[in-house]
Amino acid sequence: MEKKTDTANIETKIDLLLKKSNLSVTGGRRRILELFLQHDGALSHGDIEKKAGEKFDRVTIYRTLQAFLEKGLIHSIPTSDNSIRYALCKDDCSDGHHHDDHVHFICTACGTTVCLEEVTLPAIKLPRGYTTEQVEVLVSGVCKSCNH
Amino acid sequence: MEKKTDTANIETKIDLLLKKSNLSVTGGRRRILELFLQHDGALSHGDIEKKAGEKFDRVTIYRTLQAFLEKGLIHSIPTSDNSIRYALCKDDCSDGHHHDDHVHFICTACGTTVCLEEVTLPAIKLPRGYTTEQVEVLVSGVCKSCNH
DNA sequence: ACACCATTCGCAACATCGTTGCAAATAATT
DNA sequence: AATTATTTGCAACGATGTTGCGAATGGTGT
Ligand SMILES: [Mn+2]
Ligand SMILES: [Mn+2]
Ligand SMILES: [Zn+2]
Ligand SMILES: [Zn+2]
Repeated sequence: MEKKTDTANIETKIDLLLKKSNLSVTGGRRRILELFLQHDGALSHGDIEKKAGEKFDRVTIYRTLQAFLEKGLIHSIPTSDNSIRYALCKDDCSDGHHHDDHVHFICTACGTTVCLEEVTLPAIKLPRGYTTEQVEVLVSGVCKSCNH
Repeated sequence: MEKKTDTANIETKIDLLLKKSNLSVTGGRRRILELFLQHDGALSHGDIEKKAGEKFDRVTIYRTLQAFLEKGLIHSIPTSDNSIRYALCKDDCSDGHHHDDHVHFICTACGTTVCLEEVTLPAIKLPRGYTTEQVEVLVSGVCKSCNH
């Protein structure tokens, strides 16, 4: 009676995401993508290294993050402390072309970094002669849960 | 005939700045502060290491930047590429308490980072529950000189 | 000008982070 | 199942940043 669910290859959301991005599905990629899906905050390379119970080589994590970035699965968030964080992209991010028009927030209490998708970027009017390509807004403060 | 200018100890702007910040004036600090004064773009640790003709130890540069930061002589600018840049503060920045309410710009062509003092920070309205402490705005694009 | 003390400097040693080349392992394709 | 393309782990390396400590130097008072 388990034949159907068995053979029908329960393609999890994760596998689908990977295939949709033209990435061959491997153990490491599955696990790292899983971490991003079950954690709504952003993750650094170090975070992943710790949270991934099963040990993957550091290099594999670097390369996986690189691959995810290039395929538009994740985007990077610059921080003041010289440690890049990564967060899942919304569905409409494809191959390097991102639509991350939102603000990033870093909690000074718990340290978590989140994407505030509902806060859109302000228009920045630059002096004559400058051309805008991209705007990054980084707000630090105390997050919802740390404020009780 | 050089007695006067000689003994009168030509206290350069640099020495005054250092003393005003309660920093003893040394060769390294003079040179690094000089670099900041004659370069209007922001400088990274690496930039300073290269530009300072006379060779200072890496550690000295780290410690000098740290001291300048603490005394409010410079402020740091986070970048996407994991390399912190530093820029001179305006005069009203004292001991850790900064008034850097301006936007930072990184040129994708020449790589220079500048403070756009004339562009003030936008107000960012966060969702309920979040408290704002600091806002960083980082704009990338093409700078004035690279646009002809 | 000199001596004293506090601060800073240079060096060595170390830790962390990130990159590259290559051979073995694994995934996709036929 | 065999072939091919991709990914992985390992080792080695470079870059970056930190710390401890003795030597050098700056500030200060005589
Ligand atoms: Mn985001
Ligand atoms: Mn600035
Ligand atoms: Zn928090
Ligand atoms: Zn430029």
